Amino acid sequence: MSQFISTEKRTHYCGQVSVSDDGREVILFGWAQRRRDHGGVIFVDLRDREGIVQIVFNPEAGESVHGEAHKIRNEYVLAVKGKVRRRPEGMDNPNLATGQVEVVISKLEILNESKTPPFSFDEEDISENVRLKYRYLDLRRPAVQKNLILRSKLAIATRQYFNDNGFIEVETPFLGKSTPEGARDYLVPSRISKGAFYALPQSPQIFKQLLMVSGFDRYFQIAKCFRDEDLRADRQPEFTQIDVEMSFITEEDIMQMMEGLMKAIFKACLNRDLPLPFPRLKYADAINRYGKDNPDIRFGMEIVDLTPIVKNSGFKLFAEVAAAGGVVKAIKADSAAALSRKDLDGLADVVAVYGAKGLAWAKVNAADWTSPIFKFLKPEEAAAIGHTMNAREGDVLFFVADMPKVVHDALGNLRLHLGKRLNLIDPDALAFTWITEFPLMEYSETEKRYVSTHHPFTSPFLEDIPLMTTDPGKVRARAYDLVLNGSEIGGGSIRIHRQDIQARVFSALGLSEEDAKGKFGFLLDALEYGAPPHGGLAFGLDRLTMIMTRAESIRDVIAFPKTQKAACLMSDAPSRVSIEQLMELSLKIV
RNA sequence: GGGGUCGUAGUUAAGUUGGUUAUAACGCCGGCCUGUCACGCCGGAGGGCGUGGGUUCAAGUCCCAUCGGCCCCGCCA
Repeated sequence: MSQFISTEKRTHYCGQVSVSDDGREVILFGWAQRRRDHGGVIFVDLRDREGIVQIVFNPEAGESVHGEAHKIRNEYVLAVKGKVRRRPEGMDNPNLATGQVEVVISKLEILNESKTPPFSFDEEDISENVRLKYRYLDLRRPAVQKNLILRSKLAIATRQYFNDNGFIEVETPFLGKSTPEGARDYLVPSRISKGAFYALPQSPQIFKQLLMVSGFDRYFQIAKCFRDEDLRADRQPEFTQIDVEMSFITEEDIMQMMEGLMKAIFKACLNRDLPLPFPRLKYADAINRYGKDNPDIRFGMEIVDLTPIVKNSGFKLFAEVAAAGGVVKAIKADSAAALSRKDLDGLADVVAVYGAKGLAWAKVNAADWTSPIFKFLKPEEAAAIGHTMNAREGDVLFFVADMPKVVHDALGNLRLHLGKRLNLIDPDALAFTWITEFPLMEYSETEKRYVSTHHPFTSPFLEDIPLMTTDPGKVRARAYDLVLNGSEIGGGSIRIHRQDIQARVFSALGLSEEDAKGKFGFLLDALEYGAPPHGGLAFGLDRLTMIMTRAESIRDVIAFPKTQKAACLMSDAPSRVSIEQLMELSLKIV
């Protein structure tokens, strides 16, 4: 065991040494970030999780200390004892939080050596495969540590808030039952029951409802969830939810409680004061105005419906789309004359990925438009469009004509693209919005049936229940999402607490009574034993952390993330297992 | 399942229309240096271009396949 560690205890973190410690003897532990050896005096930047301080080795300290200091290399682990002093006149380093002081070392022990690291710790642009392979070194970098420290604060503030409000934290199982609806399950084979599988939870949804039936009344959990779907910059196969459920409440109670949570979290983590309540937007309005159910309302550029104006247009394409049940909509970029004709034509590629077959644009001049479609429009049409869109000289209009979903996807995403490109987004803004009145279910072309928009336990609006058999797509759900800066950070609903209504929803989803009993029988049973009215919500803790840390990738807020192929480059998971392991589980690779 | 993009010393990158021994910076190693903080100066080592085929007199440069990183569509109740 190290002599040093057994006799000396740390007095300060490196980053905490300050002018007020002038003259004090301190004990520090940390990593050598950089050594500047002048032959005589040697400087080392000593780093720990709280920061960096310069330590100084003078030859006068004696050969044993000074000689040892010569051996120091990058990322050696050091224990030092020394005296803090104000730096000599003119030697302050304004780039360092501790730059007014330094520690003159009298005792040094190299606790461990280090191979030369594969990348330097003050470098920004390291390729991600190298970072992820040496994640434990990547996590030594202050920029990455900062994210995980904020994530920890967020989790602690969450527990604090729910504890203060009478919530009970309950853990639910990881080894559960595979469910038919929703995402693809991660399966875990059972050794004891040959041929049977557990599924890792996509969320603790059913369990938290059962806890309401049990009478816990207010539940929360910071829960790992698993979904075997393809990854994105903001999606990992395992992620964390702040999961909440309450009994004897309405939507209003939940939204108010969650607004309080957001306020508490942002205060604790970023010292930002959120104005409450958050604005609300009905789903249909969000789609019509922003083309998305997770609108970024930090800027305007709302979508305008031009279908009534152009349904008899001289431009045949517009008229034909309108006649075929499609819509023609547009957005307006203010004073976007900076966009060249090449830029404008290039934007067609942006909307093409959403299925739009074209993108018409128009630069508005004093008297006319510069536009490939201007010559096809009747003069009064162009005037009506300009009037409806409040277009002024220098503005640029973008039109998409297609079926509604394509138009909304195309313009919604073009709007975001332009918002970024034209610098319309205030990076400091925190624009929260509740989205309400989602459709209960949507028709799935691939499955040829209605599927739940949220999940099959979401309560419909009572007055819409008659529509369930006649026009299922029109039934509104008592569901709500919370959107922040264009990112869905949470969602939930009032649940069905009556068995008869739950059965009707399963039926509308094409689940036979038998199927429903087989998959969710325990929930249906529970609803028959005095289930209280209840509802809840779950936040994506990772996405929330991303926004708060301004991380561009969800990987930057997860300690050990997976790559896009769902692999861990550090541990090499997933990997093959031995034939013995497979045999024990009665499994065979086909 | 599909589209795009990238892969060259430890790291980050350059590498013309294919053409001698593949560049640079940082890092690394050795030496010198008592106030630096991206310390400085002198010297040195290190890769055959993700992998496998092919075209060619000649391939880091062209073609095919394959592996991997990233972004997106589909998918994600």
